Amino acid sequence: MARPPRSASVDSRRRLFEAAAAEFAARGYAGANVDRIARAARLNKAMIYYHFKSKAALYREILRDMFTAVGTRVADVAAASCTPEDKVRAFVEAIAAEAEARPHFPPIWLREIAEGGGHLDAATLNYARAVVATLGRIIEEGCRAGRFKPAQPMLVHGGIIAPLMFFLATARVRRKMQRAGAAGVADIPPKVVVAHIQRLTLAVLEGRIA
Amino acid sequence: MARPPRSASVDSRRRLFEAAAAEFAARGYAGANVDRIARAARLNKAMIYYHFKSKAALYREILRDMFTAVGTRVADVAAASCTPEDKVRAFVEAIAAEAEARPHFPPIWLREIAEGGGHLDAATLNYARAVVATLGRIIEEGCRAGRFKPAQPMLVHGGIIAPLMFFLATARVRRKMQRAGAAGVADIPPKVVVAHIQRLTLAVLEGRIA
DNA sequence: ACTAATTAAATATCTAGTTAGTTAATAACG
DNA sequence: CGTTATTAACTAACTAGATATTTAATTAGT
Repeated sequence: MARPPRSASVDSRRRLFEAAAAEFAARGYAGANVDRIARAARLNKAMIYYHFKSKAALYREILRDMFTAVGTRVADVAAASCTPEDKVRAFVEAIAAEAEARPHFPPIWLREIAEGGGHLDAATLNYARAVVATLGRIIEEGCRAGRFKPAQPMLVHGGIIAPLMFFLATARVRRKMQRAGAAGVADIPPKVVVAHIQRLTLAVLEGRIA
Repeated sequence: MARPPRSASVDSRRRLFEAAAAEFAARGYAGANVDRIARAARLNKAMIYYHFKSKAALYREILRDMFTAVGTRVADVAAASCTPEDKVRAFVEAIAAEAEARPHFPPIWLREIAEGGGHLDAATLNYARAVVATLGRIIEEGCRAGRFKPAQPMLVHGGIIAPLMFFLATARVRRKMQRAGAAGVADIPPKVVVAHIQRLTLAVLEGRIA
């Protein structure tokens, strides 16, 4: 009883997960098609219902993966022993790294924000809240150390994550526009965006933008 | 021939447009339901096909309205006779004003970014590009006046519009969270967000964040 | 009288989820 | 070791419900 899963099955599950992530990112939850997901994973549609319970449960699993990844990663950042400035830089870097590791992350994040997080279950929503709370603690630490001025964690967080997701999500389109000859819509690599947002955020926290 | 439309018809059209905007904002293009749009407008579903040609054409019209509104508004800003600093402030204010006048604007904008602008027709896409180009001209003007340091218009624009749309789109959810007792996720009024982004953008352009 | 505005009902297509059955890996047993 | 029983992994075909769009007929303004 309770045999371990065969390696082929683990692989199938992974393929479904990835095909689904790409489909949800490209078309949104409602626009995503389970037949297309199965075809992309080179499996029968029924396998989606075998490995996951439903389209909704599959989607929730993708969301959970995204938000728990960021949540645990930034928790590590806050627990590290370095200056508050370095923690802020690492906070930005951590979110960027997890998002870059998942091409579906930025589009899905943008859609969930548009929808008011209607697909997020309570546990996943808590992970999202925890990210803001973690940033809040880093800010407090900086304030106690006399390096930061007090700031609304949510305001600071929005200033980080929104432009980050925007630039990551539009990277492909902007490259295409660039090739089509659009000058101002230049191809800005993620590294540049991350560095920009790091400097911006520190300027805000150190009270240098008033 | 070519009688003017009856006023009742103009009103029906407007009601359909607004119901559709709300529906598309809440559920995305694929998730939107024409029956629900018609019901919300207190009209028969066939009226959608009478006033607009299809669900897709109706959606395109909503997008066109959004992007042309912002496009013309920021063009006025750039043409005004005031300091580059004031133009930057007015640029941010203009986008915020047009977005606040249309509750559907932020969610639809976020979804279109997620989708890579797949629903935007060529003309509307040009309006979107024109907005970035306009910001580029304001930056240039500031550089010539010795007040701004050179900066990538796209990078600056993303730093404006992304957090703006994020905060406007999440306003309702954040108010709900606030009432539910979430402390750090405070209710931040649009005015505060706009002022924050104005100061942030000027700090970037004046080279005060390096 | 003419036609813009509107409706109810039909159509045609799509799609999430189910079912009933097949294949193949593996564990247990002789 | 080889055979068989068990069940995980997988498929093809079906079902039931939804949904965009059309059609044909009706109402009401000018």
